[in-house]
Amino acid sequence: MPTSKDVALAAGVAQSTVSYVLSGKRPISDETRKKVEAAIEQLTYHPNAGARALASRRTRVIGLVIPFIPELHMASLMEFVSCIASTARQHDHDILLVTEDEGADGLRRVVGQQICDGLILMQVAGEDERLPVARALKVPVVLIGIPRDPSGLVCIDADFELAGQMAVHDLAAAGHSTIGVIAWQPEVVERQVNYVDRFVRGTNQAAKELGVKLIHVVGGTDVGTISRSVDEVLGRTTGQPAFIAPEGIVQEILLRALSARGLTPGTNVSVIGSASPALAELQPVPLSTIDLRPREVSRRAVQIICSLLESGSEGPHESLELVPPTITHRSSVIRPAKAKAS
Amino acid sequence: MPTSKDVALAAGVAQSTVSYVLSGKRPISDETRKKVEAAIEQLTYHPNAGARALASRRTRVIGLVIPFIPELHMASLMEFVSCIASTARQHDHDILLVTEDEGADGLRRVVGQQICDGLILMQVAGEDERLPVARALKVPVVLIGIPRDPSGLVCIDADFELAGQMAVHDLAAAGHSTIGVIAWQPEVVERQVNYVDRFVRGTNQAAKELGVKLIHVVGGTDVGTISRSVDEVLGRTTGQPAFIAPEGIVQEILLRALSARGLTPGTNVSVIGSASPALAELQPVPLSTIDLRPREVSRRAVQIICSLLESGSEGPHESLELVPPTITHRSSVIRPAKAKAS
DNA sequence: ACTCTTTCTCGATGCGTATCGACGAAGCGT
DNA sequence: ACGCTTCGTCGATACGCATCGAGAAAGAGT
Repeated sequence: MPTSKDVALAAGVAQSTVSYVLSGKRPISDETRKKVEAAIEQLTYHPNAGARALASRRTRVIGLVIPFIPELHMASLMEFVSCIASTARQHDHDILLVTEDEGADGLRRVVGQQICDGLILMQVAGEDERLPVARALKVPVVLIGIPRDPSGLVCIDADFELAGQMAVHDLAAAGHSTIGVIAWQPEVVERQVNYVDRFVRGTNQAAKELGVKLIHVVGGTDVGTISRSVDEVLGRTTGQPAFIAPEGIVQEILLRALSARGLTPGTNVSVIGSASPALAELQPVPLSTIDLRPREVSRRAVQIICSLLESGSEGPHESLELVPPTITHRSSVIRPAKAKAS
Repeated sequence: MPTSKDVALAAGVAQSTVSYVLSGKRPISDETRKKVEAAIEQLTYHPNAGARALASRRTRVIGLVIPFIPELHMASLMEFVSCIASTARQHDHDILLVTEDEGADGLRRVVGQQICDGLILMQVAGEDERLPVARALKVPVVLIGIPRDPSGLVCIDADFELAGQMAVHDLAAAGHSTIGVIAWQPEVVERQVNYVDRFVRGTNQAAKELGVKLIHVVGGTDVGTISRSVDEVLGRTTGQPAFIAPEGIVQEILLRALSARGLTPGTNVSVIGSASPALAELQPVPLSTIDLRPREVSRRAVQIICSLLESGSEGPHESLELVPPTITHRSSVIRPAKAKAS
């Protein structure tokens, strides 16, 4: 492996000059720069990350802390991971995977060993054992998800409350006066991820404003539970039934349950789901969905941590950012008779 | 952050002694060791990864190269990632995420910068642009998946050929003389991941041995395609129909299509799928499945690369390891009338 | 011709660790 | 008592880079 000394030798300059060409922290004449760049090219020189970290006290690596909970929807998790990794690269950083096998000690380890300059915590629960550690660490930490007590922490998440409002508004505008809201699967609810509450709060608030009746029923990944939930909503609905299913898997099973009851989205039942656009299009009836924009959340998480790293801020920061969701109308919501005059 | 010098000072020894206590590469008296360990504990000392890498030319980091292809089943990918990360930690290594945004240059970069000691390549296709790079790199590389030309490479994968054989054997033993084999979704087939071929080869071989007729039909993620495939198989089957669906999503849709035709697995149709055990149990009729053991494949991949790293082998190695799948009988295969004498 | 900038480059140093050679202290046999 | 090995520790050095202070060169102003 060539070193910056080799490059310097080949270019006929001092090692420090090579370093300055690379960092741009001192003016370099065009002539010298070109010689150095040519040598770098020719030797396929890559600066040694370890030496760089040692000298600059910066690793340009961000630790990504993921609890692998089998129940949670892995596919969407992967979307976060993928987008975080890409964005990090755009900021010239790499991503180190930190699994939860080690628990909170894992965080202390990677920071203590100075493998990472900062951390992104995914799947943050309401009460999370990682939080005290996150607060105590001397490096920037960004949470994806909002814990019960976000004080002293930098958080970002989708705006679930707004999402709930938007869904109710949309169905109310379509003429529904009763709306079934199917909750997340119990495993999620138990984990105290408070986005469930935030979503529910949003729906309730909108319902109150609009004078709409909400029926909150339990979710799950098994057909039986969802069937019971559906029947409960149907039994208490007068007029056209409407459903909101904010979670991917639950929504999937809901659609099957409706189909089994002869209900077709967009025709005699309205459904707002939360699948990815691709999946929403694939449904027999293209599904109107709320997009919580996981990619945008991921992108912002990386941007925030990178700006914290740039500013070299020592003290603990505190901020809370919510990414507004978007709603996409496809064909699964019953179009109200266009004319008011019937 | 305390350094080994601080520890040495606190313990009243030389810095090098601290280093030897940690590495165990030279004998240390019990008395000294205890003093040093106490100092380490008290200062919560963690050796600096950069300095360590610089001095030892070992980062103890493994690069994990994942192509994020939206079509592929992200959930199962995550299972690999999770298991690889855990196993790596058991070997005292960390995992760096390398996305394919950078293409093959990404591999050169992380190796050139010496961020990683070695690489694991996931989702290796038949012809993969990463292969020439992998062969040229001076660090150990382990592929998960078998490319068309595995020469000069270290590969590991599930034994798809054996899986195909086992599935056919199993259905033949249950009395089926005609079996429908539903392929992977076209996106996978197009990617030339040759496990599709290997699986098919396995089924064909077993069918030939056993005198069973196979009907190979296309797979997909949309109901229409699968419906047509199912109908083709049904039309050409005499006696009880049987299906093999080696891919998770395809299998899911197959089950729906069968149910829509009044066919119930284990009663008037046999199905062997490939879902995770948890998901297989969740089905209305618990699904008999072939488990390709992704966790075992992951585990072995890490073990292999770690042993290559230990041995410090320079030259390019070559090996090919296949993890035998297991078959789990649940209730989705029709039990043949027990007695031979009818 | 002189000093005073400005622009560019060089040499030296330090980051925190692993590792090598060396050295004193024991323990052994003769 | 002598050399000889083994054990346990220390000091010095190198790893590859970033960074600081200094200095050479070139131009600007008097």
